[in-house]
Amino acid sequence: MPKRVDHAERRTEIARALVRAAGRQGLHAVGMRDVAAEAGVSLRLVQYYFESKEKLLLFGLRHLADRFGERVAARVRAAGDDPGPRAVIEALLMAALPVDEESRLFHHLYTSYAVLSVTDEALAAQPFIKDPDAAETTLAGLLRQAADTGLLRAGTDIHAEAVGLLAMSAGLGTSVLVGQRDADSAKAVLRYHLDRIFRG
Amino acid sequence: MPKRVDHAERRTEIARALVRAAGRQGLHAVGMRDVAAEAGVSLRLVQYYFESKEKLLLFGLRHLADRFGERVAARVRAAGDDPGPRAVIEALLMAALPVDEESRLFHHLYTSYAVLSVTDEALAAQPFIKDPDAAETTLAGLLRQAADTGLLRAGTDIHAEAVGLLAMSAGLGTSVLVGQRDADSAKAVLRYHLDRIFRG
DNA sequence: ACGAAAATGGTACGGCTGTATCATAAAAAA
DNA sequence: TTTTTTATGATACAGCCGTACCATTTTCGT
Repeated sequence: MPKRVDHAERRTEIARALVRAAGRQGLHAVGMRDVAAEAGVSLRLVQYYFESKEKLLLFGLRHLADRFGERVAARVRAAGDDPGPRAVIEALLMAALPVDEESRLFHHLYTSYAVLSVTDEALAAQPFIKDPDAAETTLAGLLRQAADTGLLRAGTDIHAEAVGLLAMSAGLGTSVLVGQRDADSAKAVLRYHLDRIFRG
Repeated sequence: MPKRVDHAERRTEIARALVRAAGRQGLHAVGMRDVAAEAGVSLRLVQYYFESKEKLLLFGLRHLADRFGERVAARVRAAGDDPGPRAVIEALLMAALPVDEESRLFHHLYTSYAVLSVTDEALAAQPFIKDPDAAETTLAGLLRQAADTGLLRAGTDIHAEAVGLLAMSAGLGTSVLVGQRDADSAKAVLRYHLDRIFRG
């Protein structure tokens, strides 16, 4: 039949253009025409691959979440061959901080989506925003593993620590993003709290 | 000369309409006409009191920050006649959580402004977003006071704890806002971490 | 009273938005 | 080669946006 173009790949390409444009102008200010121009295609093509803007936004969010997942996994892998729980946890939490351009972009857009989800029920229904965070389960699992190996201080509430650390990491990330704090200071705070949990 | 209307009060009134409309539709979706309708005045009047939309947004942010400051102060006052540092700190941190409609609104819009400030330098220059948080100084002061009275565990890094607690409170607030977590669970996590810092 | 300044209303303009329509180029299947 | 489906392009439309302009009412200083 037609020119045989890989739809999935093309959609991803357009989603990447959306992310780039949104990083420059802010998600609220990016229109279909901006995405088309950024991707170097015609407006009609963007409409063809995503019937509506809402579909494009939803796909963009999924794309972003996927890329973030890969990023975290890569960081964890890079933490060493057989890293202890502490190193894995540190890699996990640090990966969420906006230290370089890519993570800044991610944090910026993910927060944009979160804000939109407050008033947009289609976005709010997306699992990345709605579900009890998968990161929480992962982190709690790592902490339990550390506790079972006797690495943690006695009396540590694993669930409360997991939730608290994730919230802290997210909050620190936001303050770094808006320029209230620099990345190194945020890292130092996170490390202090890990030192506090793991017995010296 | 003219009808002698209190400008400051009228501007505040319009800013409150902005906040209400933004809470309903999202800050990104609210226009001058929405603000005018919400305030029950003509579009021209909104333009008259704020020459441009940007000025309106800036004033709205200041208004929001002021209201939040008052809210926190009220909560702290309500904490008791001569409350200990622990009670004051708890009131401080809890006040930031989106537990009722007013605090949800505040958290929602403040986050919206934070996102906008990433790509809007006029917003980024606003002290509420740019400055080293005043809350951090306050909280650190309270913690120091507690430490001097021997209420804290030994080896507590006051600065790291202050920064961490604030970031955690903000992060928890966001996850409550987007429906990832309920307010009670967020409160419980915060209390756990206060218990951890204050010696039992 | 009168004029001037302040406050308010009505409305129009240019530009941008997302979407729909019409047309056509490309390529695989027959 | 013809047909048929997919992919792409150009353009138009209705609606909303922030802003500007023109007019008018209101009220205070003189």
